[in-house]
Amino acid sequence: MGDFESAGPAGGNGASPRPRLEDVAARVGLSTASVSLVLRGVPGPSERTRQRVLKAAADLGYRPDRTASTLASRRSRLLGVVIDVHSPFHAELVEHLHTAAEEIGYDLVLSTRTRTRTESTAIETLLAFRCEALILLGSESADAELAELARRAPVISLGRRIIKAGLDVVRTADDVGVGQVVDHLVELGHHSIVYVDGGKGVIVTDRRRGYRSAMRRNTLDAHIRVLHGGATEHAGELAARHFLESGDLPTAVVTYNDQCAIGMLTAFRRAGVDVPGKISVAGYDDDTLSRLASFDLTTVSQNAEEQARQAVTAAVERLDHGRTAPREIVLTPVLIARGTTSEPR
Amino acid sequence: MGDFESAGPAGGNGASPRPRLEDVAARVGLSTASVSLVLRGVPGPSERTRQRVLKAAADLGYRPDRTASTLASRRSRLLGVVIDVHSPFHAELVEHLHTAAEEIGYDLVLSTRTRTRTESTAIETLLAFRCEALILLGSESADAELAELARRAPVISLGRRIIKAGLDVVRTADDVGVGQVVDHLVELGHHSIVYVDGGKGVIVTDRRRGYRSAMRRNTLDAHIRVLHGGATEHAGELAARHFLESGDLPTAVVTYNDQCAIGMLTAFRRAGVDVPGKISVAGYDDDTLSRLASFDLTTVSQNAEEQARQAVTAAVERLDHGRTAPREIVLTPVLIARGTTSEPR
DNA sequence: AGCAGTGATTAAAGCGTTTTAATTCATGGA
DNA sequence: TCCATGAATTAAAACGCTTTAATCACTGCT
Repeated sequence: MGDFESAGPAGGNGASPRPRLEDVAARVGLSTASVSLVLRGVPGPSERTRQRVLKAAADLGYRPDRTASTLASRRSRLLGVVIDVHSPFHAELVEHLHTAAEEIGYDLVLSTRTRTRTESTAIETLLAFRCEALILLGSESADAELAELARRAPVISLGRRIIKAGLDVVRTADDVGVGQVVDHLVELGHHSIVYVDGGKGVIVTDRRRGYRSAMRRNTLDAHIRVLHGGATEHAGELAARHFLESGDLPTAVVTYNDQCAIGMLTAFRRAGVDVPGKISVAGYDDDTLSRLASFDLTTVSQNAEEQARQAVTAAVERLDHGRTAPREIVLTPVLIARGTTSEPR
Repeated sequence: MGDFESAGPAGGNGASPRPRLEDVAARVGLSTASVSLVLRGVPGPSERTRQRVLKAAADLGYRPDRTASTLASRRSRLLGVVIDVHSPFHAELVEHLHTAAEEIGYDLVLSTRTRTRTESTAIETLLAFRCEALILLGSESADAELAELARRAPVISLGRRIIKAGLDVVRTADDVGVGQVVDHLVELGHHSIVYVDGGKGVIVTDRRRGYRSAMRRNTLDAHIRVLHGGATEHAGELAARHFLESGDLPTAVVTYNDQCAIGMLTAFRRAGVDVPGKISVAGYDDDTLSRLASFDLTTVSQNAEEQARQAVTAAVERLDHGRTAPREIVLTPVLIARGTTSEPR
């Protein structure tokens, strides 16, 4: 009493309580069991019953309460997704995850990691909601943590390679993707192709390795050159400035990702260096950004839709078909040649 | 039998079932009631009991099941948020909503509207989860629909003005914001300032009106000129092309939003028109995009953090303090002068 | 007439919490 | 000694569904 917290959820205005299964049942003079059967489309009830129930439910504006049904059925039909809310690529993935999940009767709960909210906080939230499987986009957790998590629930790591952790992985072959970019540049006639690195991490390593082996494959071993970079526009700017100040411009630069590439692009243009006339620049990810007319960046697409679909499929295989052996699905990325690459000067 | 759907959620590997309240209770030889009390921090249990329960819960790795507790308490402590997954501005808002909600013990459920998923689908999902209040970011629903919804649950419209619908509104004064941009340009010495419109909608109207009245306020009535535009880069490009082809360039352009401004910027630059040397361009929203060095766009910030905080506060007032009268919170946006505006040529 | 078989329906027992009302057990004052 | 007082604890009833096992009403067969 005298307690601020006592009002309780007020509903809108004079909201009548939302109808329950029992209300629908009473309206047609049946048991809640029958109504439940009809509403879930389970075979059994007669056609006549079915029609009457459906009508009554519609009349009452009945909406099943997922909370109760989750509790009763021990199935939430919920997939938990952890995203980085700032990533445009994740946004795209979420959209596709949504449609894929919906098609097979699952729903998504999104949980974001931010500066103030770690990945494991996000995960705990999802588990508290009884998500049946977790899809982690570009997870940053330690291998051991993930392995531990995979013991509690099916986990699908999307975009991030990880082995021996008992979880599923859906990703594109990053090394192959970077290789395609290198090949593309070589075909155009480039030899002096520098790679601007992305910092540290699994994905970063894969892409760098892709550059190295592609250069060797093209017998350009002597030209291999990796520059320290990063995953942001700022890192790209710094890298560009480095080139400009050293006066030692290669004919082409391949960057860790689009954001870095865009940073370089901006710096080059501002310095009056023509791209792609004087130097070709390529990124990675096919961000929405890179598609902008103002950048028109050559890049590599990760095929978000297919990855999303595979992730959902992997989850469903475990949940509904009893698969327990981990699976790794590696898709081939595709080169998107746009306007920032051309023949060397 | 012989049924594909029969496996049930498999858990990870040899997952032991997650501990329940009862398991904790059994471990300390108390009732579930006491344990529940302790775990929720409700006063009553003795200090000794409290300690023992806490320890047992920790030992067992107990995590309360939100589903069950929601059902039992009739309180989900969940705020539903509808976003457009593609909007960078919404992403920013979500981050702030998260922290604001967390501070007062609420959680967020995100639901996105996409091409294939309407706003009302998103809303139904949220209600099925028993969200206690809904926060709609840049809602696109009809007034009547929103009014109807507000009868079912507290609704906060963020960014979108709407009156007489019995719901709360948190927004910035769009007309004032655009007015600030116009004033800024006038101060720089511009007279010929054109506005590129955003299509149709409440926000669109407000901004256009802001332009008109600011022009009048600066006794530039004769220069008022509104061009048909849109909310996308493409629309901006078209508008720019229109100016270029007609040869009738104003000295400054104010656009509906950043995306449109960036489209124009790109088109101008490509055509060799110097910005801001030859023409000044300003946007609206302070998108992440606009902050990019390559654009460095003069724009208007909507103060995402403050808006998020206000929205959560509004929800809590209704849920926990029993407020029922609708409230409108209008914040003043702030001009961010960057590099795309300067003195007229 | 009696019975197995079939299809439609339902009673009742959960699911894992919260919450209310009741119970237990000291304590201290009369 | 007795009883009111209060603190600590708990039994049991929700919450709104699903699910299992049982019941019921027919049908057609012997």
